[in-house]
Amino acid sequence: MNKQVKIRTFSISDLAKEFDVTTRTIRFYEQQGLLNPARQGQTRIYSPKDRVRLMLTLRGKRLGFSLAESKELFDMYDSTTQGNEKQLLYMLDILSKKQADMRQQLSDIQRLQKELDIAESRCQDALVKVRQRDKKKASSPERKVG
Amino acid sequence: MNKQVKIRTFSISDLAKEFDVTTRTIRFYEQQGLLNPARQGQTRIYSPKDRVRLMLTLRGKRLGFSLAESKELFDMYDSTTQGNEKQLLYMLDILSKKQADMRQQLSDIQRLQKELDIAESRCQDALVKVRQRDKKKASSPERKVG
DNA sequence: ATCAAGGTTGACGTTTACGTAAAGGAAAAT
DNA sequence: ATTTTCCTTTACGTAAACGTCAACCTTGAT
Repeated sequence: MNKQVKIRTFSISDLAKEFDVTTRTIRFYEQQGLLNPARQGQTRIYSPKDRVRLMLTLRGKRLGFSLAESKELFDMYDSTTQGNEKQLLYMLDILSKKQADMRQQLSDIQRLQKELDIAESRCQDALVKVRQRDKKKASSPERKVG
Repeated sequence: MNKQVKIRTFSISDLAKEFDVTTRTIRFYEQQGLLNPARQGQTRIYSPKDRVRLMLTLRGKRLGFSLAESKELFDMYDSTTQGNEKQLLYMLDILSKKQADMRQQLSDIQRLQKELDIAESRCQDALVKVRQRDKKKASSPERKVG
């Protein structure tokens, strides 16, 4: 009994549109070993798994991961099932480093958010003042020579 | 009455060491308009303000800001005090966009942290299994011919 | 006096992550 | 049939962010 689950597939431009990247980008990621779409003749057919990888790659980018780093994580994750002790220890090491990175970024972001808030209210204040000044000007305008 | 507060200064290599960047990097940032050290003859003298800017620039980098973006924020912040309405509105716009970015990154990070945790436990499990297997092997080793 | 340590300005090299253009196949619409 | 519309590969171009010399001051230590 073969479970014949039909799996959705995506064209390259499907994914390009969904994630707002160019097809060039997607092909480049493949060239760098981040994606492995099937082929139908020449054209690439992307599975949900490919789609997830693309998603993760892009999120990684937003968090400052290089493509090489993302690839490394993917590869290691894939090999986790059959990994030997050394591999696993290495992976754990990487993971803890990444977690440290993320903690750092978290605190960076929180600080920056506060600062942006402060900058925003300061800016709002300045705006109000500018407008009050302009109002005054309007109610007592300069006399024109006439 | 001149308040003569003596302000600490830093050499380029002081800062390079403190923030673990090369002097080349620091000079480059100056060239890009992010820093404005005083000069003593030829050599650069960095004030605490310069130091803070460097710090902010580096934090910005960790958060995926380009140098140009950081510079833009610095410049605008500096000009906030005397900014006109247009400038201020523009700045507010930028700020709200940055805040949106940061919210996105925050959620990215939180997800990734969860995933890293999961990957870590999975990895730990795999490690335990590998070690148990190796233990078994050791207690009933293969017979050697001989 | 000279020598090592740190500073300076070019100027060219390098990596990453794509952009862009050329040249063409295959299929769907007109 | 031919014109779009997608897709393909190949290949050169590019912007950002430095790295890496080279060639040269200056200044305190020996």
